Amino acid sequence: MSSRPPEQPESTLERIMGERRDKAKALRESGSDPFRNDIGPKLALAEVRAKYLSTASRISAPEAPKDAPKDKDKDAGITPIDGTPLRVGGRVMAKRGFGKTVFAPIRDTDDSIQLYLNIDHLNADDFAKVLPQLDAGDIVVAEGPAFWTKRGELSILATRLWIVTKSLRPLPDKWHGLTDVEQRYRQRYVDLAVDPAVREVFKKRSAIVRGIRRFLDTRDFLEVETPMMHPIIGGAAARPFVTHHNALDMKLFMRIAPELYLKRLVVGGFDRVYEINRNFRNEGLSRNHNPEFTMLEFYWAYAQYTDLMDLTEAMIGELAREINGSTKVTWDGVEIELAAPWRRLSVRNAVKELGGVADAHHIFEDPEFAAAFVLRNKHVPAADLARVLAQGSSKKVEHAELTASLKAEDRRAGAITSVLEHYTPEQRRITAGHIGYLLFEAVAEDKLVQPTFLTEFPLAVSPLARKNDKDGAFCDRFELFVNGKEIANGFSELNDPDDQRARFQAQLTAKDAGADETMDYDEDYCRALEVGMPPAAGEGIGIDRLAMLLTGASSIRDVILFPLMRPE
RNA sequence: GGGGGCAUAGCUCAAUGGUAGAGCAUCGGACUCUUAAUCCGCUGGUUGAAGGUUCGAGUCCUUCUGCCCCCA
Repeated sequence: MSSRPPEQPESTLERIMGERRDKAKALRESGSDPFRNDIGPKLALAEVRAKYLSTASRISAPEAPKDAPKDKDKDAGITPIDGTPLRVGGRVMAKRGFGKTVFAPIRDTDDSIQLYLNIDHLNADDFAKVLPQLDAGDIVVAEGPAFWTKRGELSILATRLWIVTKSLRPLPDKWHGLTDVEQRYRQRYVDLAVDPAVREVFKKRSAIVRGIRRFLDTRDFLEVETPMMHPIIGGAAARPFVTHHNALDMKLFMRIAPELYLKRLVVGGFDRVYEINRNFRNEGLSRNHNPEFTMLEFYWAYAQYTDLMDLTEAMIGELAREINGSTKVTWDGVEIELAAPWRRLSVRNAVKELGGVADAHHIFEDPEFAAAFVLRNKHVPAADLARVLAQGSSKKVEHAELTASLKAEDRRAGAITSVLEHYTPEQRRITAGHIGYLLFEAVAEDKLVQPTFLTEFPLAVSPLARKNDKDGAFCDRFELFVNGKEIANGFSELNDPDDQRARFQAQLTAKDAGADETMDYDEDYCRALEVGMPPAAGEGIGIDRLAMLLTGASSIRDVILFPLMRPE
């Protein structure tokens, strides 16, 4: 105001904030701190509602006859339900004035109730000095008995009113709220303050996590916390965030998965462990990806991956019933039925049935045929295929050269054949599986709409899973898909240290061949396996994706309170 | 990385290349059972940023920033 240069006219926002500061000042001058901390509600609004719910019959009480003489000086005669003065508090969501009466609905975490602020009932000082300074957005505490209005609204007949926090910034339009998604994410506090539906989503998310803990605790799983700063990259195929510890002058990676630490605990004798915590992956953002996300991982000694599928069905079904009261949920406009049992479908059969590839089984056996097939149908880019083919060869393959050959239709067949010459028979099948999996991602993944356990994963894409006893080119692993999105990933654990060493070695080879999402060789983890890990199965469930599923959110940002944003 | 879209008052939205407007909120007034209260009146703008074309740009062009969608 006086401090602002006169040539710079104040904006609406500046004026409103100025007015609110003036009101705060007026409160101070009348002896009441606009940011006081010496009084609070004694009852939550939901408790007030619960207390008087049974008296709701007053709603149907007959109104006074229309021609009845109206007392000009007094109100129509409000009768409190009982004489008990209640002290409540919350944010003022609106202020509706009628001269000598003001209605002010307030909201706390779980409920809202309106204050009836009337000259005949409210303390004279509060009416004269506090009420005029009240704005929508202020946090207030009020005291008085409850009553039902003629329209059936539970209200507090306030005898005292305190503004305990003066809001200086106006709330958005009370009808529309915030519609700009960017502002909703950046100013989540506003979004939460004005939109109960947003609060509900995050209450549900909290209930999901609580439900998972209870489900696992009941089954004797032990909750643990393992490092989130790792000296080497492990536990998943992803690019990490890199950081640095000054005192140790040590490079550290924010964890991409807790897996290898949790399995060390299984080695140590914790037969059932779980962790719910954040993972960090240095990848792009999308409606399904946030660089930091929450993951449940649990490990279960003496169990097999099939046990995990049974457990997952039970857990998610139970969560759905608990949180939504139903196993049906609409996600992105698609009705999903979460009641068990869920379909179990091998990767091969998914390619065949959902991808419509009649030769699917041949593809998973014969890399020559598979490579030609995915190139001919443009399912996999030549560069990606070249990388896959280079990994399995015992002879060094020039990646760029191979890519070029694969792109040229006339040279393609010869190039594939000459690379595969340097393969062992075992490696041929492993590579066929790898190519088959890329084909799955291209043609079948997004068709897994109803909950489906995808099973029989190729070894090449499962560096930590146990080989199938009958067919070593595949692993005892599954992924849960709903609406085309991966929700969970689990497998019987590889606990043969020699096999594990070979898998780590394959990761290094892949890295040399140009793959950027690989693990490091974890020697200490191999040492742990040499001590001996009981046979076990382990699983990871993406909590954000699960929250999306159970709340019907179409963007991961709708279930993360503060999603990553570029700076404003 | 490529393509498309959006950005105007605190909020929600308008405005053929020709005077930037409405509703809500705010502010002033009326009103003692309202609930998107109602009624009367007044305010409120660096049109995301920087350039350009034009007599004249919110509008057309270029670049940049942020967000959303699709594709890879």
